[in-house]
Amino acid sequence: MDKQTITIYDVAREASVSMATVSRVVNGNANVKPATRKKVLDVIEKLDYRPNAVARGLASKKTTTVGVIVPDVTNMYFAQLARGIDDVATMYKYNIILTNSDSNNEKEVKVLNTLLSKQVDGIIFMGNEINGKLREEFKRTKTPIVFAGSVDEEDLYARVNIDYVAAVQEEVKNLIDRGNRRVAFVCGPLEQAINGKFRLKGYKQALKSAGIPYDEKLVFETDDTYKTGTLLQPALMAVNATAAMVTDDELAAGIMNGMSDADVKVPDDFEIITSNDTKLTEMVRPKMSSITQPLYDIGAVAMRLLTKLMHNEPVDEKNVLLPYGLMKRESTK
Amino acid sequence: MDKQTITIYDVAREASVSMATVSRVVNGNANVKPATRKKVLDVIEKLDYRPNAVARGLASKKTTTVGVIVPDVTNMYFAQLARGIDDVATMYKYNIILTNSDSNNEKEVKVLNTLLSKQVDGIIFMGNEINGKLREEFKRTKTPIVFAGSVDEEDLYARVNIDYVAAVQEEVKNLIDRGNRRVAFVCGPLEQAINGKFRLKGYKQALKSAGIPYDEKLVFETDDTYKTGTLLQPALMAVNATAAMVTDDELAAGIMNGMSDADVKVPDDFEIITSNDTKLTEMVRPKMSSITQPLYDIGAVAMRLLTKLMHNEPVDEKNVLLPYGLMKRESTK
DNA sequence: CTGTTAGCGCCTTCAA
DNA sequence: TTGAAGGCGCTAACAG
Repeated sequence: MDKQTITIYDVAREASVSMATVSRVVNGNANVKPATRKKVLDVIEKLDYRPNAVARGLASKKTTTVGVIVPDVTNMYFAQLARGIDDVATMYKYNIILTNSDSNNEKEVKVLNTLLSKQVDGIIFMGNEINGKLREEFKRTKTPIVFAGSVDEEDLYARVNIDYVAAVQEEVKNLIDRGNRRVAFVCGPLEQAINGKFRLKGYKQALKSAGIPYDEKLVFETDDTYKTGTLLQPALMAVNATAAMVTDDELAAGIMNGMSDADVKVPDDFEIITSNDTKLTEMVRPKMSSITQPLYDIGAVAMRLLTKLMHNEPVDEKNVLLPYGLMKRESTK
Repeated sequence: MDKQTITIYDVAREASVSMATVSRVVNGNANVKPATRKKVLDVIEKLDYRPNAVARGLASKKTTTVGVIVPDVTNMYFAQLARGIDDVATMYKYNIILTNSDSNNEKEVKVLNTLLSKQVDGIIFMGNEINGKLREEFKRTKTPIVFAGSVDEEDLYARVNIDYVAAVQEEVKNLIDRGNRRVAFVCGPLEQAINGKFRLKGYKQALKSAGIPYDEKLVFETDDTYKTGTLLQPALMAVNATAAMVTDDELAAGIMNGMSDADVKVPDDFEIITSNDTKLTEMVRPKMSSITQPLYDIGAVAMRLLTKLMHNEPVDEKNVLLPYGLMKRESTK
């Protein structure tokens, strides 16, 4: 069980200095004479001493690890965010404990608690339904939290996103301008504020500006999966939709393939716009037009923000909005 | 900085017992009178006490976290493995520290060391080039390691895979049987044993069985990315290949789309078989025929194996081979 | 510039 | 069944 028996005492003894001195050189403290620093460094090298981060964490109350709660890494959207997070974390000498929540509130609460018990220095949360219990837990902890690609209606937490309302509104407007009077809105759970409050709002605003009445039958609430998308074609046709604004790329790919399989031509007979601009948009045929968001950057900026919070540096704006774009590919006319 | 000030002492005092007793109930030790157990539990609840995992880790030399080294979570193949790992880890009350190595040896060594310094109880490694330095580090540590979806030529470490040689051989044989005399082998870095030693071997064996001479010009060593795939069409045509066995799904999708864009019909004019059976195979058009491997399970089984190693349970077979299959979809005739 | 001395919060014998 | 006491390996004052 002794994975690593050489402690700071061993190198102290071997170098004929006190452990405090060893600690100093290990931590890059300036107050060490170059000569003794070298001596210590040599012994460290010779003994292959590796500081025990756990002990260090207990003594310093800092673990240099942050918790990352994500619905599902298997979804490219989150995978790309996670990658941005990890890269910046590494840059700042942090590691991430990655946990999948399936957007399940119980799991989120549970996992949050185990992360806190592990004394993570900060948390990055992805998921958009901050219900009572979870919000309570968030409020109780003093550990810094930032949301990545996740909105916070209450405006309490630091977060980085794009302007979902504006982006959806623009895209839907374009769809309408191109002659589509019946544009479907296909989204993930409406309970999630990002869908129910933000994106839906953009959708409604676009309709309103165009003087088109809002028709609930054109709103399809789904579970954001590819499979579900493939099954949607009949329903979409049934309500005479000629285009769809979709909130997830895998879901959109499913819809598109479902259309193609039913011989509905995209984009000629049906236009599709998706929302996340993951690499998937380029891999399918036709390539999917999408709202573009800097996925990697959202993660990276979120992590950067978290480092500031953890180091008690001032942050000028809690609600970071990164620029979005509209990328026309082949699923729209 | 006092994220959480209630310690085991607080609940001990409040419950009028010793901290040792509190420790016992927290750890489910049987030697506690039911009455005092309840008393303690009540106080824990009341004070909202949460054991400090770091302190616990220092005292017990167990952190209940494992390190996971992966080339890139952004690649669906690894994302799906990672998901399997996390689910089983959670099941056994472990968390995972996820790190991206980009298959870069320096990063791998570095990250391995920080994981060890953080006293992870075990490590799951993905990546297929175990070079000198990395192998050395692996050998030095007593921390259990298992490879997931990664081969080990030296047969030293526990690992879970499929039989790459046989799978590739079968698929290439099918390709040949269907009349393809010039089958390209498009793979990731040949330095990686999984490509250079295993898959290539299967490819060669299939050729040999069919009495077709091995032609080096038909072997395309790439970086496993979609983009690279899209660029390969001219080169593939130049060597008169009529089919390709590809070792990565994103890469294969790129090749396929590159073909389509150049008006080469898949599968009529060019057949493609890929290797990982990620969800991507179903999302592209035509859907890609693939060797099927139980991705999630490879991760899950690897993690399960690791728990055994960590708990010093016996493992009957270090080299676990999960069953593979051949899924004919639309990219082959 | 360097050493001494307390802890950090918990687990784990050893006694009682 | 319970308590006392000694670490786990390191950081962080505080002296000197």
